[in-house]
Amino acid sequence: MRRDARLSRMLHVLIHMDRHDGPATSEVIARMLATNPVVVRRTMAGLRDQGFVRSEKGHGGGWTLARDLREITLLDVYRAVGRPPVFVLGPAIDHPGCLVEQAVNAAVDGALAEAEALLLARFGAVTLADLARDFDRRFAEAKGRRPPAAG
Amino acid sequence: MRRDARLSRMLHVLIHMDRHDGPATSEVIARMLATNPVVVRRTMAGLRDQGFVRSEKGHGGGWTLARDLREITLLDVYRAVGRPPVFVLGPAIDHPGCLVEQAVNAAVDGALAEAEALLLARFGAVTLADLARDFDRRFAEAKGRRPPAAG
DNA sequence: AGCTTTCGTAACCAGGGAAGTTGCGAGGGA
DNA sequence: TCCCTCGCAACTTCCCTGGTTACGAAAGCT
Repeated sequence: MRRDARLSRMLHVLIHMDRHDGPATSEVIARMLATNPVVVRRTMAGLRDQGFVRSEKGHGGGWTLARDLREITLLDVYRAVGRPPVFVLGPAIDHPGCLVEQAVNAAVDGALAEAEALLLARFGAVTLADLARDFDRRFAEAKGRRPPAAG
Repeated sequence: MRRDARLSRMLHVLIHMDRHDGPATSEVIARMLATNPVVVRRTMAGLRDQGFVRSEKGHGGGWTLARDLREITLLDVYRAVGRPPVFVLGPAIDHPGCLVEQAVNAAVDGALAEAEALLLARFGAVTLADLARDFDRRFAEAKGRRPPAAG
């Protein structure tokens, strides 16, 4: 299995929801993500708590977008899914008092912090509307070459 | 369990080796890393294959530095330990044909690639000699305030 | 030669996290 | 009342790093 795909999956779902009228049930979303409804509810709970989506029970219920895609950045979604750890790489904490270890960790941590800052800045600069536009471009291109592709 | 600490651990070891006369056995290195000799041999195998250290068997054997610390960057060590994955975050591969998924993955992958490029550039710009210098500074500082600290 | 040291490596176990699965409860519409 | 749908806890599965055990090979010492 790949690593943490919650951010990507939620981005995927939110864009689909924007292009879909009426609520989407966890069952329908699960099929989009090739998984099952419980994983969907678990992962989307954070988005609901942060006010990006709403959920309704009972007949005709399901998930609906609560905000315009232009108002949601990748960073917002990253935070809403719980700010999961970004890196596999990490410092060693074998002998916290060892000054060599401290010097090494300072260098590694510094580089990781810079990379994380850049990553989150990029995430903050892109809205879901931007992704949706990119999707439209890809769709138009695919249509120009072949019969309609699945969305 | 903590994250992948192989890079940090190897940096730690290499600097200690530079400050240590004669070969260091896996047993001694294992104590530096609060682990055991098998993990040390496993992790250092890549460094040996890349020519950064040498290993000798038998009495008086062990590990020795094969290059000056000024000739080894953090990037070299990162590569020598097998270029382990940098990120926990990753794209979703649920429906590879879905153009929404493709647009999402392009954005996420792009940001990750930029962050990784920055990280590796930083790693490439720092030599182990730089870290050793930072250690010396920390050591001098600690000595100025307190009785000698463990190295 | 025989013993000891030390590395080399395979094989297995442990722990942690994301994802998948099962089961049951709560709430809302038909 | 019945069914649909979310909410959530608990358990399982899978992968990865790290730890452990076991055995073999090479090199020095006596």
